[in-house]
Amino acid sequence: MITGHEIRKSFLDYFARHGHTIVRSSPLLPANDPTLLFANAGMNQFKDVFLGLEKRDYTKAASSQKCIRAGGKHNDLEEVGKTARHHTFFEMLGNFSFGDYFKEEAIVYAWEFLLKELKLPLERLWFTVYCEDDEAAELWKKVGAPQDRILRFDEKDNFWQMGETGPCGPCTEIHYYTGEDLNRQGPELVNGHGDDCIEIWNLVFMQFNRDETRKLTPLPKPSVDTGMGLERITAVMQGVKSNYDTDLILPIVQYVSELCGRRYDYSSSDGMSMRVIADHARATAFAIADGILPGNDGRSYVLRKIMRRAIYHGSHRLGMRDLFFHKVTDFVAHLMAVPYPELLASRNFCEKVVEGEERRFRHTLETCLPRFYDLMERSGGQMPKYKDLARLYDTYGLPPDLMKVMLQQQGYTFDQQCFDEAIAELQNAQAVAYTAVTRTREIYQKLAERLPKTEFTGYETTETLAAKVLTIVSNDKEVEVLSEGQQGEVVLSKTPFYAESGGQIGDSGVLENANTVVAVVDTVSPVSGLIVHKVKVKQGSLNVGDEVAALVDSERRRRIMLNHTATHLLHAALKEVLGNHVKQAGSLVAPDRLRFDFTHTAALTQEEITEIERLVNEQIQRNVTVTKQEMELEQALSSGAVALFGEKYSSRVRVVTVPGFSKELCGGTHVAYTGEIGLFKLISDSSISAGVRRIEAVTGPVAIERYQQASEILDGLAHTFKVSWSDLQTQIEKLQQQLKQAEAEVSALKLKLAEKQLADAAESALSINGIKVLARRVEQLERSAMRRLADELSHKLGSSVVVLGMEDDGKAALVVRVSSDLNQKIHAGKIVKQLAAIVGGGGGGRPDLAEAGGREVAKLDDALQAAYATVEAMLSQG
RNA sequence: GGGGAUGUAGCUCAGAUGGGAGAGCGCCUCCCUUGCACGGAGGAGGUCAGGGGUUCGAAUCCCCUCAUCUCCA
Repeated sequence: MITGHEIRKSFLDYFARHGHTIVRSSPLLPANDPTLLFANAGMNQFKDVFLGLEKRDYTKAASSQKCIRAGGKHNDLEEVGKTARHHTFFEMLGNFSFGDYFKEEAIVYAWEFLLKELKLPLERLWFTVYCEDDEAAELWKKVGAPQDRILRFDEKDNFWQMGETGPCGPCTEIHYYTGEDLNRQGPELVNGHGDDCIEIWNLVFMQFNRDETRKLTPLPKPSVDTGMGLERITAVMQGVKSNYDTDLILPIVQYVSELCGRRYDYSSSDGMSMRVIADHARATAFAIADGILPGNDGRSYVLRKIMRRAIYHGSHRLGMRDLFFHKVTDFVAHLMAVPYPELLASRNFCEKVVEGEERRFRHTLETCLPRFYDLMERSGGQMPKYKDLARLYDTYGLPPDLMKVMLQQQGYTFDQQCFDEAIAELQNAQAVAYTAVTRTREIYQKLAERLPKTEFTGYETTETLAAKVLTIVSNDKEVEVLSEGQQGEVVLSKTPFYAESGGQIGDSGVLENANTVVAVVDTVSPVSGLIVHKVKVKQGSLNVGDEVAALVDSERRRRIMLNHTATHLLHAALKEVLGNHVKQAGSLVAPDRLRFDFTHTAALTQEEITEIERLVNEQIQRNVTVTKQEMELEQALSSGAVALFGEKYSSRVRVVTVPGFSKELCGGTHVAYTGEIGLFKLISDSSISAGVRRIEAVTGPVAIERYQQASEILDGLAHTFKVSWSDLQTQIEKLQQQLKQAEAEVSALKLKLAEKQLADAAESALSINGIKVLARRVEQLERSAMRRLADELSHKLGSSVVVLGMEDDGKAALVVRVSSDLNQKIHAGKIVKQLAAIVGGGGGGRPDLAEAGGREVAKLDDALQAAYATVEAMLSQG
């Protein structure tokens, strides 16, 4: 039996033999395409090539692409496990022609591969074409397909488009009859319901461009994009009904079955759970290996949902009490290690992340279950309101699946629709977030077709004397001239200005000639190959065709270069100190600082920070030559150069090396010797989201300035405290300790003093109806001390009312204490309210103790005097 | 990016309506016991996440920031 791995290899070998360049799968994180959460088709990485925005040095290619479909337009998450062919993760085999061959070869290749290489029986194959595509129908017939096996379908099934506008065209599909009885197949099964006849390969002929008026115009260079799901074709080749029964997935299912100690039975609900776990473990292992971490936004959130679904099935459906999911993802890493070595490289990190996520999820469940029981209790034997259940899900993350099961156990029926409505209502209340999608501006798409690639001279120099103005853009339109004071965008024939890319920010500087001075405020590259200067004319005017000198602000650029090379050193140092799981997750290289985001699960310790700084500064002091080499992508990768996820590389890449320490693919500008950086200093470490941390650092003059400042501050402190630097910390700690102690002593003494002043309390208290009433003024106490004093007096006097008054911070403060035996008759809060009115304030409290304050200090004695009458009045009322 | 929730002692958390910062576990000292566990007595430990505001008075009410959890795009 041919294995899944062999089928993948056979596909790629076949197309390599026919002149295709084998392109490795792009990471699951789509490069430069914010409209896409995950790579979900083989053509993703070639999108710009199809659109003519990017040129490659080959015109035909083939790949096996890692894909995830979950979230967004293609959402298969809910279906996984229930059906034979839904996956969150799968591999897509595809061959591509970029204006090279078209329909005829595409069809011949497909025919040959399926019949000659894989030796599929013709009597099970069906061919569909777009109803108006006579050409394709004719070609199938020509290669040998029987006339009655070529079927025509309309736009719904056999016409493909990328979006509302843009490239599109007819497609042709090959379907396979999987039934037992050859005589029972028929055209009605193709594109019909059921699994008897399945689509195995889709060939798209990109032939037209659709404009806003929906008009189709033929493309100058028609292209081909095909896709064949590896799991499907493997199921066909291995003669099994379900993709989950192929050797690509079944071993994982069996492993899960072993872990939980239950038998795998395809049609049982346990079986379904095992399939869910197997599929999700594949998606998880691959996603994490590509640097995607579970989190709470975007693709990170989708990954978290996938992981939690799997964990839920394992813990609640299959009864696994221990953390298990990391074992399954680790199993996947080994199963797929040969074609995808990145899985093994990151397996330790992956294990940590998965285990952490499972622990967190189980913890979340533990804390939200009591809330569920609480809700059940409060609804008193009734079915809880859906609104409350929805809140439990929305706020605390209790999975609806679990809710349903628990409600059913108590004999209630859970109505999914009511629940969904309640959720929708909660969410309708939320404002719809506006998500800006950055699209390539149309003007530059057009310019890219017409203009040559801008020659970049900035690696060698910051001054290019004779550059020609190729075009000027103002407000998205091409103009001939930009006059004094106007702003616009300029494309030159060659330029030393670096366009923002890879985190390094764009250069600024001036363009000038005898009559004209133009300030360049920023430099960008809206499409690959084109460098655009954002400018403002300071003097004279700038015309298309002018020759100018392009001068980069070289001091600013120098500082950027220091920071960029330092970023590479930092990246390497992080890997060395923290481990190989460290992956760049974002970077900013500016003249005044550098910022670096990376995957790591914990805050840095002081020792780690010190060690990282030491390593980087050591490389700076070695003053080694930083080399920059152009080479083939494959060669660069196999030499161990670090590539970044989410970056798109062409086949020729630039490798920046600090010998013996760092090697990275990078298009940025770097210093010639590490010594130029001078000094490196980390200035902050913070968390960005779970699993991602952000470091900021400074170099060169900025770092020196920072040390100077620190030194000045320390000198100042050392002078003030009259100790050396090294003793500062202990000295300050000692003083803090002394201060705390002194404060405690002062307040104790104040209290003692006040007690002394009130030593005559017992004698001076008035007796009203047998109750002792004391109203006195005290000085300079804390409010809490005054309370304690009132407490003590109350105990001393027995059955009594104690009122104390004090001036505090320019305001009047009162406290009333009623001994507890009088609580029924006299309410301290009521007394204090009346007294507070006299000093122009308010107050309140409990029956036994109350406090109040007021602004009019002058009336404080009046208020104290009034206390006696107030108590008397209250007693006579009660 | 938006909605919801949480943040109080080393840990787990209580603290209706604004008015004395608490419990259990853990820690330290002592007593009891041959020793340990238990038991008894005493003690240390807090900028109530941070900042601003309202108030005579804020852990508590309002605003902002941060961190964690959660749902959504």
